[in-house]
Amino acid sequence: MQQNSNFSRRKNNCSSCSLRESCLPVGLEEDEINAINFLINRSCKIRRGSYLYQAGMDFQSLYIVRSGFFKTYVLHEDGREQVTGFHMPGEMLGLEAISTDVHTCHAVALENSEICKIPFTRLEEIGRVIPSLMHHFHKIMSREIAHNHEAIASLGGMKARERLIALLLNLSNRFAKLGHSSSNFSLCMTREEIGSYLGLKLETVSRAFSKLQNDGLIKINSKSVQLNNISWLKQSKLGNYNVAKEIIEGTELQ
Amino acid sequence: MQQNSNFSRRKNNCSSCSLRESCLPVGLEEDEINAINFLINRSCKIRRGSYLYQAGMDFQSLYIVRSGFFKTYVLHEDGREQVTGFHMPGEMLGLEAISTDVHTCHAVALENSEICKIPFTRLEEIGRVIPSLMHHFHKIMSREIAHNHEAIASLGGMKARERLIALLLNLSNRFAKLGHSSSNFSLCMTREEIGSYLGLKLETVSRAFSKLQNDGLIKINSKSVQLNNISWLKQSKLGNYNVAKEIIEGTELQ
DNA sequence: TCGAAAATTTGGTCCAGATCAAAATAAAAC
DNA sequence: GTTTTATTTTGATCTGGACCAAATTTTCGA
Repeated sequence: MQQNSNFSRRKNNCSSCSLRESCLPVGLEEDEINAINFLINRSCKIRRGSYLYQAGMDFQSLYIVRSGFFKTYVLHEDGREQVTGFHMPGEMLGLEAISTDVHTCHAVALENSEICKIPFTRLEEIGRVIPSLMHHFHKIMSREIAHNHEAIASLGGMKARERLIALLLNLSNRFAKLGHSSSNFSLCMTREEIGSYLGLKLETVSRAFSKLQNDGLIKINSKSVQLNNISWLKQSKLGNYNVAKEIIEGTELQ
Repeated sequence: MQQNSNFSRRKNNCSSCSLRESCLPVGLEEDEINAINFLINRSCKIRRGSYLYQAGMDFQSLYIVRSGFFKTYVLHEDGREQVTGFHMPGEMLGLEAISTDVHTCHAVALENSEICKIPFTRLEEIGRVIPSLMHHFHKIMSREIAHNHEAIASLGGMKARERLIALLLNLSNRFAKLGHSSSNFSLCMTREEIGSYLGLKLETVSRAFSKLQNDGLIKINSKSVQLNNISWLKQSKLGNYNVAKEIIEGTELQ
């Protein structure tokens, strides 16, 4: 079988693949580990700016981001791009395509990235013999749904400033989970992409950043952001701006 | 076993349950049919206004709407209600809770409804021996994700009028799939709930309805809607209002 | 069936964010 | 390193939809 040869050749080339490393329950048998290695040991590099998949393409595989950063987007009927998500290492892409066997959005690397490819049919097969793997997959899909609900709530109920703060806090959490700093990170998307995701124009995003910086809540230098105090930000997001301001003025920033 | 007695007692009381009826691949063995009956033969009635589940409750089961109509919503930190979806017969509720084993949103019946309860652990067990059932479940979750992407795109990139048209067309499709009229149906949510879902205030929703009616695209009578011509609506949603208007004025409406 | 409460419509005012414009930076190509 | 191109910032104006208010209609409980 062609897959068997792949398996032996690529046995160890996907060591940071998070499906195995950080998400699976421990206590698996060696056979099971081998099966999972077989499943996920197909990694490849995607250069900044290239597509992992495009809307309309046949669905075969899911992907886990190993390193780098992706955005997904759909096109409005008039051709405008609508960003539907940003995706960091450890996160899964392609889930929306299972229902129709066709991808319904575009996935582009925002920086040079690596992904693990997971043939979906095989995931279902192996999941049948490793229930904890299947259950884990269900959690991943569910998390995606929960996360979408948050995005809908953000778009539907918040003002520009609040949406931007919500995004910053969300990214901060996700970086923290990867073991990176939760207060200093680099945005690898443009203001326009942020705006598209948040339902705002790029000028509004830029102004909101400037305002947050003037208020002493963040520091921005083009792509790099520093969150001065995450709990102030949370306060400020609640519209409880005066509280945040008092705290700020009462303490560090003169 | 208590479930076995349930099973025999309720053998045939879930005949319209769509997981079995309209969604499963045909060609199952009798054993498999029995297993699925066992899985889904737990129906119950939910009165208009009562909760199917609430945020914070432990997750045990998924639910399929058999009849009626539900909304799901989350609460913003300040207590405002943010509607995250409307749910019609055949659709599944509770998917967002798998990831944390806790429900993260509230589900309320908007009219007297019936649901099938599906214990999730059992779904995973039976899915292991009936792969087509499991695959079907994956498609359902995936469809939910794809649908959320649409909602995000609608909120992020459309104006009030377009969002409302998008919702009407979406409901129209879903009613059609249930075998109901795609052009005449009854909204069982309030303007405020529509507004919350679409990121608009109720007054804006009301004005948008009035405007669409004046333009001859729809007819509304409090809760009941009639779509005069679905392709005009689609045109009009594309911002191509003049085309729609020309068509309208050139034909039926004087 | 009637009266109270809830939902909807419609009118007016105001403001957050869109849009238009132009300068200032940063990134990419040569 | 220099030019070119893309991105970001900032300013000025305009507008869609929020917000406030009141009249009207619908729904529902007694």
